[in-house]
Amino acid sequence: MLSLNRKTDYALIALAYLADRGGQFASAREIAVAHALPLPLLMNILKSLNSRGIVRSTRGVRGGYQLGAALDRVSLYDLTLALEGAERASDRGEGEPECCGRYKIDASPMHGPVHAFHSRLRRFLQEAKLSDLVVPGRRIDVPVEHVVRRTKQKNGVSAVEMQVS
Amino acid sequence: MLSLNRKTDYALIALAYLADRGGQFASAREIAVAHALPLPLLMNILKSLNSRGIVRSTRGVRGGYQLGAALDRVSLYDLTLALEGAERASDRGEGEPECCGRYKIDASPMHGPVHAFHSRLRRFLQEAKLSDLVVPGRRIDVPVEHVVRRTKQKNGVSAVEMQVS
DNA sequence: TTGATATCGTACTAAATCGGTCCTATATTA
DNA sequence: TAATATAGGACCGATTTAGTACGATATCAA
Repeated sequence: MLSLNRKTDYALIALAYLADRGGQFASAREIAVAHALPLPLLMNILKSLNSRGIVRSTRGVRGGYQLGAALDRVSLYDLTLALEGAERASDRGEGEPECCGRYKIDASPMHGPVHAFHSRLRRFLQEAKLSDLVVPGRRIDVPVEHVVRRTKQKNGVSAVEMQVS
Repeated sequence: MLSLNRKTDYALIALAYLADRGGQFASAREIAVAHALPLPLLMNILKSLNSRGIVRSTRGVRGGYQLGAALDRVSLYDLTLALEGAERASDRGEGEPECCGRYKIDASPMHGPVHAFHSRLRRFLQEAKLSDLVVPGRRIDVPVEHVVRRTKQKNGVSAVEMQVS
C-alpha cells in the first residue's frame, strides 16, 4: 500500500543526524556507523532521498549528504513517496496520489470507506512534517570507540572526528 | 510494520456492507458476491474480525455476520490489530502497542524521530473510528443478475434476496 | 434425521515485497 | 594518482501477502 517500513525509520534516523549536523556534510558511512545501520542499504535510502531533493549530495573525498530542504517543508508523505519502489510508483497513474494500488476498488458507493480511509491516511502523512518529529539540537550518540577527536566549532556546536574503518 | 494492506480494505468494505444491513445477518458469500471479493480470503478476514468482537457470527443455514460493536467504538487501529498475522502480534510483547517490531531501534535519543513517528501514526489510527469512514444508509450495489427478489422491510429499508449459486 | 448451508480452525502455497548486498561508473580532493 | 564518496544499477534470500483448501462443527429446514 504505502511505504511505512524499515526504510522509513532509517531515513528518519539519517535525517535527524543531518539536522543535527547543522548543514555540514555527513557521509553515509558516518551515519551508518553512528547508528549501526547496514551501510549499503542506508546508501540506497540516501540516494532515493537525494533524487527527491530531501537531501543534497556531494561526491568525493570530503563529500556526503546534507539536508536539501527545510524540515518543515518535507512531510512524511514526501518521505514515503521518495522511498517507495519503482513498481509501487507505477501503480498509480503518474502524479495521481496514492489510491487503491493495482487492485481495482471501483467507484461504487460501497467502496467509499476505502477511499475515505486512504485519503485520511494520506492527509495525515502530508500534514506530518519532519520538523514535528526531528527535534534539532539533540546530541548525536557516536559510539565512543570510534571517536578520534572532539572539536569545538565556532557556533558552539561540538563536532566529532570518527574512525570509520 | 502494521497491517495497512488489502485485507484492511476488504474489511472496510465488509463492515460497510454489514452496517448497511442494519443488524441483519449477511453471509460471507453474500458479501463476496456483492463486491467481487475472493470468498475464502474474505472468510478469513471475517473470522479475524469475529475473534476480536468487531463482528458477531452465527453459524448454520440462516447464519452469517452482523456488526459486533457500534461503529464509533471501533478504530482503524482495532482493525489493524485484528487483521495482523500471529507472527506480527508476537513482535511486540503482548499488549504492548505497536512499536519498532523485531528490529531494535534502541532507546538512544537519536531514535526519537522514529518513536515519534510510530506513536503519531498509532494515535491517528486510534482516533479514526469506523463511523467516520463508513456512512450508513448507503445503497448496496448488488449485481442485478443475482437479485432474486426485492422486499420492503417494515423499517423502510429495502432488502434483496440474492442467488449466490 | 438428514442434507444444505454456514462458520471455525488450521494448514498450505504462489507471488510479491522487503531487507540487504554487490558491482561498476563517476566525481572530488588530498 | 590514490583514496574516498556518491550514482545507478542488478541481484538475492527471506519474509509477508494474498489467496486457497480442508476437515470439523453448528444451525436450520425439509
